Amino acid sequence: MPLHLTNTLTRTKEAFKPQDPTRVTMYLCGPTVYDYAHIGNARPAVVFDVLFRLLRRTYGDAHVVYARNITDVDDKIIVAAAQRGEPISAVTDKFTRIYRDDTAGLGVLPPTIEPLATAHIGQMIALIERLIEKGYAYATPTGVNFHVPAMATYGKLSGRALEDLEAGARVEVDATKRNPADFALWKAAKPDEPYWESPWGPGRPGWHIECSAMAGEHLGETIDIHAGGHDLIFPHHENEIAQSECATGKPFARYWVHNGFLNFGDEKMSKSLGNVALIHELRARWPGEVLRWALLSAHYRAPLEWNPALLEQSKAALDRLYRAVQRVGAVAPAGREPSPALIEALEDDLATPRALAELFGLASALNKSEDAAEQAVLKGQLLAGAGLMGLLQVEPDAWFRGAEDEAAEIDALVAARTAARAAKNWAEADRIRTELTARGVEIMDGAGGSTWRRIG
RNA sequence: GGUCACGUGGCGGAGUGGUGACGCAGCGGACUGCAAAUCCGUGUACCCCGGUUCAAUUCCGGGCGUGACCUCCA
Repeated sequence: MPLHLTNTLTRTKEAFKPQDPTRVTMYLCGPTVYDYAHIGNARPAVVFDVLFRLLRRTYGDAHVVYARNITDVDDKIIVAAAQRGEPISAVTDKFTRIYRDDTAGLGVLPPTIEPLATAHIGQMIALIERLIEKGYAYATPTGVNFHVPAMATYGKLSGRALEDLEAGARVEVDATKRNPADFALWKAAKPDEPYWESPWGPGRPGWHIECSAMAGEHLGETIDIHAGGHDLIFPHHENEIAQSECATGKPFARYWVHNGFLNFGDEKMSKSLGNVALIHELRARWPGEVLRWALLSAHYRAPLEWNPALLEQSKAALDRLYRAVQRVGAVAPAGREPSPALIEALEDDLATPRALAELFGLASALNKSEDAAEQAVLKGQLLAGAGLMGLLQVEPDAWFRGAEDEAAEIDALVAARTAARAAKNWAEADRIRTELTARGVEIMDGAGGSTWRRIG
């Protein structure tokens, strides 16, 4: 079965066919770099990284162009810079660096292109000029607005009718708008605000225009896949469609895919409650793969319950897989192809939970197998399948041993215990085991000697 | 008020018009000096009420609950 994706545009699962298999294009709305990213921000980066990997496997690494932008001009950035008393670039540089580090720590491949909004102001201005020429936008004293009623099909992505928008429009009286649903393409600069020169005076771009400009610049007028969080469906993605399609007269994106949110139980995650789960804080406590596993443990469109037990369980799940691989450490994996069942699961709208279940199936079979040839095949499928999902990326020994200097000390204790056991000094052997347990180390006695792993 | 999701066992989470995925936790057994790991076995789960059907957790209708969006929040 070829790759199928649930397309928000049609609300159905569709077979994916790129316009050009030698240049498959994908765009993800990236972060606004004004603060540390939280784990909710990581979900789209991770799930669409799996999609990126899957596309590369199908069409070849060189034939997939994946753009994930950095929004480095925005009202929130301006506020954050003012609060810190730092230049805007200091804030955006810092948090861009942190974002890249955080996502890399979660096993996310760098996108093909990572365009900066501030590097595409010229393209945005050109796009706005085209929209004005064609009668879809108008200049005002405070900038330039897109005139929503000028586009007959506005609302097709989110399923909203213009009348509903007008009726439900939140207060925010804006006399410069001809229609309450109109949105800003360009904002005139107020005193002390950063600005770029434009035909409409100094100002900065509106939120939506950057994605239209950058996607158009790097991926073409019609892109294959556009991804993002489902909160962006309206207004952001709806407005991207409006800007791009009215300017070019062509479809903007052929497949729209949106990820669901993380739930945090009763407590809502909010800065005021101080329970924001920041990626860089979680990474200090957990291996990146544990966080990645947790994010992939639910289907990307479904809500995912994020709680401490989820991380414990994710760690235990990875331990089980690493143990299975470790057991057959001497066996060279045969083949580099994931099992058909895993591919089938991922190609069925990125059914990562089913793919993870397949990894468990392979691990179980591997644990049971006593045939070296069979073990080699299973190990190859397990590593290849996990690799396609960005998992099992380290050596099992490294996974279980942790920091090397402390590991040497533990090795010594394990050796002492082995000696005690050889002498049938069970009291001493158990004492050492208790000590190791207290340090978060678990001992596993086997025919070939004792191995250990961290359980903390 | 409008639009859209979702509600599965102690937990996370698949899936299906009729044999209870998968993992964690629990229980019993094998193995072990004892354990751990591993293996084997083990669970009257599908929000409520109607309807369709020989049969519904799965389809339809209603209700309840949770969440997202309704101008800049993944």
